[in-house]
Amino acid sequence: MHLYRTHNCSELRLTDKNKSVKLSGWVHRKRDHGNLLFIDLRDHYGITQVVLDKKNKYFSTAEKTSSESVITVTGNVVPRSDETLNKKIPTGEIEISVDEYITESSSKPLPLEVNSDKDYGEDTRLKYRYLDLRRFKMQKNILLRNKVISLIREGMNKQNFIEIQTPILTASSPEGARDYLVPSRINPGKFYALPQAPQQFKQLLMIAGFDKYFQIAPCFRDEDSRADRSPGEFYQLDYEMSFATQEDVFNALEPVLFDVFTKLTKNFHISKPPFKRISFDECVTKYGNDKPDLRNPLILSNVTDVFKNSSFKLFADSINKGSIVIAIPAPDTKDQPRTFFDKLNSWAKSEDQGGMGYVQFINNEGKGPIANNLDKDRLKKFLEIDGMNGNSSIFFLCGKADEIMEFAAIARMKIANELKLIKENEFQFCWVIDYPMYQKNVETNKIEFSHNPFSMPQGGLDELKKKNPLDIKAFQYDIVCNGVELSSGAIRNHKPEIMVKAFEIAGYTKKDLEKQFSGLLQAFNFGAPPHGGCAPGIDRIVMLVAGEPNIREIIPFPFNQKAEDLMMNAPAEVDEGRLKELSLKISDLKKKD
RNA sequence: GGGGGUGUAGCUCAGUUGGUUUAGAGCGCCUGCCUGUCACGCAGGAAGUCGCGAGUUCGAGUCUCGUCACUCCCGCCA
Repeated sequence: MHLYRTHNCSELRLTDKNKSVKLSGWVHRKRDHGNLLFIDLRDHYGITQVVLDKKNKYFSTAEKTSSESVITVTGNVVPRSDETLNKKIPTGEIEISVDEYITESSSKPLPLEVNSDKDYGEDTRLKYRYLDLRRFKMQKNILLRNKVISLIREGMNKQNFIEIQTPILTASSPEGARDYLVPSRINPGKFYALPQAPQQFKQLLMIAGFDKYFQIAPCFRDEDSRADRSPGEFYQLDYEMSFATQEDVFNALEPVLFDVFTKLTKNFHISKPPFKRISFDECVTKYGNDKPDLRNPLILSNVTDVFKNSSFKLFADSINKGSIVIAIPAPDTKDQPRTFFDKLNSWAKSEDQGGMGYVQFINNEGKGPIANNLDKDRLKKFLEIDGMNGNSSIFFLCGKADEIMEFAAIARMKIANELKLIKENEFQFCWVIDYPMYQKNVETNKIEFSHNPFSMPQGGLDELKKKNPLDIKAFQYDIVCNGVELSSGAIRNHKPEIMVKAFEIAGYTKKDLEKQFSGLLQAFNFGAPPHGGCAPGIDRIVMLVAGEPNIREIIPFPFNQKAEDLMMNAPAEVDEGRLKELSLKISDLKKKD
């Protein structure tokens, strides 16, 4: 017989009766009847009930075994009587009658209970992550993560993408997030950086002729955390393709995502490839931002003209000063009480907005303070808006164009939530395409890249030379699911002369470019294939599939909000000797305590 | 760096307008009883700097100020 087990704790059935078996696992729960003792023995696979009575020579040892101790038991598979079946677990038809009982490792009282789904503070959970991970929910989430990753690998391999590892110690990238730096011992005073993404390497792999690359790539960024952003590190499905159009890049990813979401969720409606393509401009106009939740049927419209020179002075005056008015329809609200509208208005005020006006239509008749100040022809215009009917309402937000859209996006979700219009059990994917190549920095008034500087501008060198930079689009795109931005990608700029011009517009000289991106730039001079790719975030995909609102629930060992590992004690101070070896000196340390 | 929320037993939380003696409950832990439970049951017990510091008050877990921790958000994330 095997030293530890002949079966796992989810395997045994009635058909195994009378077999002599050996099981190992954790003491999940004990039910001590004084002269009869039940132990739920748990391993990764499930639970099997173990039973001993007073006559058993291991009885008192077993009675004293604490929760979460690891034991090995040998015994017979005994069928349970009809009254004692447990239909909740797959092994509930049998139990193990103990012949031998070995304590492999005993457990002290626990800082968090493994056998419950009780909520614990995150610092406790992270400090004792190995206990937290033993719990059912975390086992499930990590298992799901594994399935997401293996389905992705399968999907990419099937399309002949080649998985290639790129360096973890690399050069600091001048743009983008802060990167983590690693001092070099051999080159005093110099630093490596951990990659924010393998961006340049994947482009170099295309130039190296590998045609189609992918990687489950770790990415390191020194940013502050959010519920959907774990500080420190995260993973991307990084992929890149040679001789590919934007459509080719989309076609490669869509079936993989569809497969992952279809296989790993139950009773969800998932948008089928090809996913909807929405231009950046259209997206902002209709949804207020570039990460629309398409489960929400409400669409924004600009009704500035309707209020212009109207007798609703508040808006009319504001419009004369350069504001715009955005309308959000609220369908089928004829029975909504006054408080419904008041509540939303005061919500808008609590969000530091002027307020949220409205017109309520009941049998085509406009009601409310704004309706009283608008003539019939103007009111009629509202009924012509997409999604409106004679018993709908319409909300208004008035403000400066570059400020109000952001809030309109939030208000659109708020109204839809209030009216319960967001369909649960749906995953709605879309590509947002045609991003602007450049944007104006509001503070400095300078033209800068709006996304990846290596994206190919649409129209090539010609348009770069002729067009107003702010009107130039890039072959740059994002994929969005239910309002969550999964990634961005682009068809890359593989022509040095276009690149020089593109950087010149953003205020970089050829010399800057050569200095900061010498390796990549030089590579483009030795025959570079046109190429493009994308890099959806694995953690966010797992979050969506798992239905978890917090990204730390699907990462085995995440940092806390202060980017600390409470279990491993990282980051930590190091010996003076180590610092010296690295030619480092700590100065200006902020005082604590 | 800034804003909101939270902080009471090992854990999750209750604690009224500032006033009932010794600040409670459930889980966990300890002791005893219990041979068919499966979140076993029953009886008992230990366990508290009410985050910390100051203030107001006859009186503070409760009010005020400061501070720290946790959490969510803004900034940041080409």
